Amino acid sequence: MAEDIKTRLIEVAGEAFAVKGFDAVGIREICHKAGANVAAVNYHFGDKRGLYRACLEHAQSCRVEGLDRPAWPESYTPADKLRAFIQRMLEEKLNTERPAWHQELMLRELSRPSESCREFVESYIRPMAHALGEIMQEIYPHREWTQQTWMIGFSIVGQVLFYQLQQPVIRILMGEEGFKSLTVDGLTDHITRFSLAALGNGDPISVDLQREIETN
Amino acid sequence: MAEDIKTRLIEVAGEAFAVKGFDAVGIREICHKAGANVAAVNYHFGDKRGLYRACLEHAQSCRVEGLDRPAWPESYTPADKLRAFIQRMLEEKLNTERPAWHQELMLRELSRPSESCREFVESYIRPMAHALGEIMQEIYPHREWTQQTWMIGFSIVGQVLFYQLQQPVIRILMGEEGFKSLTVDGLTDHITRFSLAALGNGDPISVDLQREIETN
DNA sequence: AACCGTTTCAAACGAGTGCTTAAGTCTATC
DNA sequence: GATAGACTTAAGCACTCGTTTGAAACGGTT
Repeated sequence: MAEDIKTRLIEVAGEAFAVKGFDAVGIREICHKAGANVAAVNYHFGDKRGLYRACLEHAQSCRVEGLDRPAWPESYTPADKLRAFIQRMLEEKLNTERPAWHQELMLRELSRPSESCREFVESYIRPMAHALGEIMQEIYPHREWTQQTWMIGFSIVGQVLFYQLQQPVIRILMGEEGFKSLTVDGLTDHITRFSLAALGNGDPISVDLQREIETN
Repeated sequence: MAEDIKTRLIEVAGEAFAVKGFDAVGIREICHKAGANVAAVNYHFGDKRGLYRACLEHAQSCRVEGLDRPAWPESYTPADKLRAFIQRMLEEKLNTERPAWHQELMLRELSRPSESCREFVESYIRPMAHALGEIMQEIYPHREWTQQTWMIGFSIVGQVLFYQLQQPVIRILMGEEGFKSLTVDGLTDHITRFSLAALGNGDPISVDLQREIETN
């Protein structure tokens, strides 16, 4: 555990907020776990909401770099770029090394729009959307950014986010061992192939490809 | 408003729970809006959790029929069935006639697994998955239900759910008027085409198809 | 009318909430 | 060693929480 109380509070509170929600957690519970006094929250963060904001900022500052301004090797084809984009996104969403509450907390904030939601979308989501748009432009040249451009992007991102948002459901549907057999590489492979085929770039999903996925 | 207090409480509480979450709503606030006494909750539902459970059951009982055991016209091709499946799902998720809190409440329950989550998945989600699996079997015959079967299904459902789960984000990204230009028919068209193309059934998404979507 | 179970009511209970306060401890500077 | 500022502490503030209580009101049956 960190040495200074301030970061310890953020770590403990962040996880609690992510799991139980803002209102379901008391500062006494947080401070007890963090080994701090109840007044520490108000001293360091002003009030409970201030602590919550600090947790959110901390979670955002720890996100994976380079999703918005990716630096591709020159040898990459458009398809390679799309694969890399999907892989990075999956890694960010499903990465088990980083504390899970980072993603969960940001998720809560995005699903329940608040004052900081718009700012977060503009600084974090839109650059990603722009990067994906440029990849799509290469795969599938078109003059202007239309409604269809959005929908294609949403179709790709929606596939990725499903595995983050619906994890509990997947776990129950597939069973625990079935869920564990899903790897980032396997999912990247599937989603990339599925999307490229939909865009007419690459072969459609077929039974013949099944071997490669199952060997993961 | 309904005449008897019990249903009035469910309606008021259900909306409040969906918007603000279980812990953020007080029974005094609920009862005031419902024109009931604070003791009514404990009398009719035992305790606050009992009221929450009643809201959830009510929301589930009002869901769209036939998503699990669809009755298709005999003339339907497999592609038609897939389109109908996607359309029904989009309608259920984005239907603005039915109170919005029904979907929102079920969503909260699924993203934050509790004791009733498993039961809900088995009775509600798995039949849907089975129905989709049978459609996929027709489009794309394969011997057994494999990991790939799941992933293809998730790719389709993930596209649909995106528009429910990420509505606030979409609204900000596309702007208000851009968001309003998304119709159930347009989305159905896009997702069906995208998915069929990915499965090698139907033409890939192309610029030429753009006209049809924009005219919605 | 008397009695019944059912339902509604105002009032209050104890526990817990976020937050403040004033006194205390520590560390570094002069 | 005194002083100042940063930080921690225990106690307590006013308040809201979910829940309980006992009485009153209701509608139907005997």
